[in-house]
Amino acid sequence: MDEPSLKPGDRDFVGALASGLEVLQVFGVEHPRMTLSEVAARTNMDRAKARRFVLTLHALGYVKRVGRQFELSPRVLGPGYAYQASNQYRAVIEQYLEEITAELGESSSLAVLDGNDVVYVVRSPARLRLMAITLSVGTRLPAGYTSMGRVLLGQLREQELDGFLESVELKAFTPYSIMTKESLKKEILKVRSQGFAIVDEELDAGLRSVAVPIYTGSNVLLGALNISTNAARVDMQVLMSVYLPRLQEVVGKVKLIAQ
Amino acid sequence: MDEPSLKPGDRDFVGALASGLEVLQVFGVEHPRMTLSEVAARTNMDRAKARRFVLTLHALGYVKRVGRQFELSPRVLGPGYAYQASNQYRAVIEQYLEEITAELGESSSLAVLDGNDVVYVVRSPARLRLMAITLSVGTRLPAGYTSMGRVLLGQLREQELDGFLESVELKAFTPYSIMTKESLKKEILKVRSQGFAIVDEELDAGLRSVAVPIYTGSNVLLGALNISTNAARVDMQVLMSVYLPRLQEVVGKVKLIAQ
DNA sequence: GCACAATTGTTCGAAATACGAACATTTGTG
DNA sequence: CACAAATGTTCGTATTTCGAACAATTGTGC
Repeated sequence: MDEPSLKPGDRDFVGALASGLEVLQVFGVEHPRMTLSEVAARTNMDRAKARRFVLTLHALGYVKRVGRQFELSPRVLGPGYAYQASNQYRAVIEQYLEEITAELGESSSLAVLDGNDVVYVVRSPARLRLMAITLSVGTRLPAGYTSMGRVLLGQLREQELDGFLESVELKAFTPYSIMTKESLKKEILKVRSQGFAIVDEELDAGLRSVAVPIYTGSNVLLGALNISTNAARVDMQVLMSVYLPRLQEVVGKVKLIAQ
Repeated sequence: MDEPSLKPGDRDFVGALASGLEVLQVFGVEHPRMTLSEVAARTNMDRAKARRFVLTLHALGYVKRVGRQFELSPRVLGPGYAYQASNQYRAVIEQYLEEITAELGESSSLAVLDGNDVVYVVRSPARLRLMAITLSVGTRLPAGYTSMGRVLLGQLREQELDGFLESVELKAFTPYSIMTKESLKKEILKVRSQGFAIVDEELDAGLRSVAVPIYTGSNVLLGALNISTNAARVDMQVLMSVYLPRLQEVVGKVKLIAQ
């Protein structure tokens, strides 16, 4: 775990950059378009300050203006594109995931750990399912309650895992959600030793998934692979005897890729 | 066209935000990982300044630290995710594009205009082609030399189009590339009147594509749809008689979506 | 079309911040 | 181990960012 050497208020912490990124982050699904006053209200900034940041983001091309409203511009895809393009395994993993989806008819994903969340970085959605998983690249979910998160947490050093457990927020997403830190730690250690995670209706009703860690041939962790299913349709036995081996097959293939 | 009301040096332009975003942008395929000194050199900033920005981005979670090196963190996917999630047509268009790919075996995309570039926002890559188009969501290409760009430029008002033509950089990507502003304008106006664009080996050898504009039922431009092909494999007649109608079909379906 | 509320734009004094130079410390390499 | 390169730290100060207050514009309801 990579601790910041700076915090807000430190002399070398650039407050204006933090404020500007805070303004950028306020645009999203719930508030795709906003006036200056709305941005100021949402960020709790003085109006003149918010105005400066919005207009600067606009001048730099990160937001567009439509009358009095501002919205994100496609330029904000840039850093994410750079992030994805910097990892040469992404494209080949995406193809393997699509093969899984074509074969099993299930959604399959790669995610990485970021703070206490998993972030989806590759997605192959199942198209034939009415009961669909509505997730995209960039989606963040609480690591402790997802199969991929459990797998990734299981790869952490003891100290890092303890750091996670210290700061994790436990939440009863469903009646099955783990509600003590002790049980969560125990589950993560179990996942670590068995080499895969199954999470069953802990984050959302009906959501059942299996995940494994995926490494390069030189043992660099690339993330976690999963297959997400509907608990009403796929029983545990299929998950273990068909889906898990299929994931492990991809893991094996990726390990053989020359660098 | 949405002109900035601020420019660098203006009193209300937040220089520190611009510098911080400049630092963020320096990370990419060519330089995925960098030390502080490397960031300072690439941005041409004083070392102490670059250090402040890198360490602030790190503290905010946008970059990770590995020893002495910094790299983008998955958190940079956030603004792009917000941008994509803010548009409710994206998911359904993605499905239509995948159907096209499944049916015709070609890559198909949706792009929008940003400055003088098109930015790819939805992608359905053809998996069976060895001669593949290697593009991702977030990829930017010069609008004037791409079928989708031509289509989008054709939707601009006269003044906006003239603004584009004034600032466009003409470049001989291939022997077929348009090299005068007059020819380019003529081509864009032709695209506008015929309702589609075909670009043939103007950006890259072998790259042939057809594109159409796509609107909502209430006449809001969503972007341009295309199918990209290999000129060695797909002749003009197929492009016109099979591929173009297929795109127009999707356009018709999207127009019918209730808001 | 008008009145008025809400929003946005502008100015400017000054507090705060960001800057870079110079020195100190640490790390990597041959 | 020596030394070069890189990073960390400090601090005076120039510059930038801040917000309050006033001005102008826009949107809305009648």
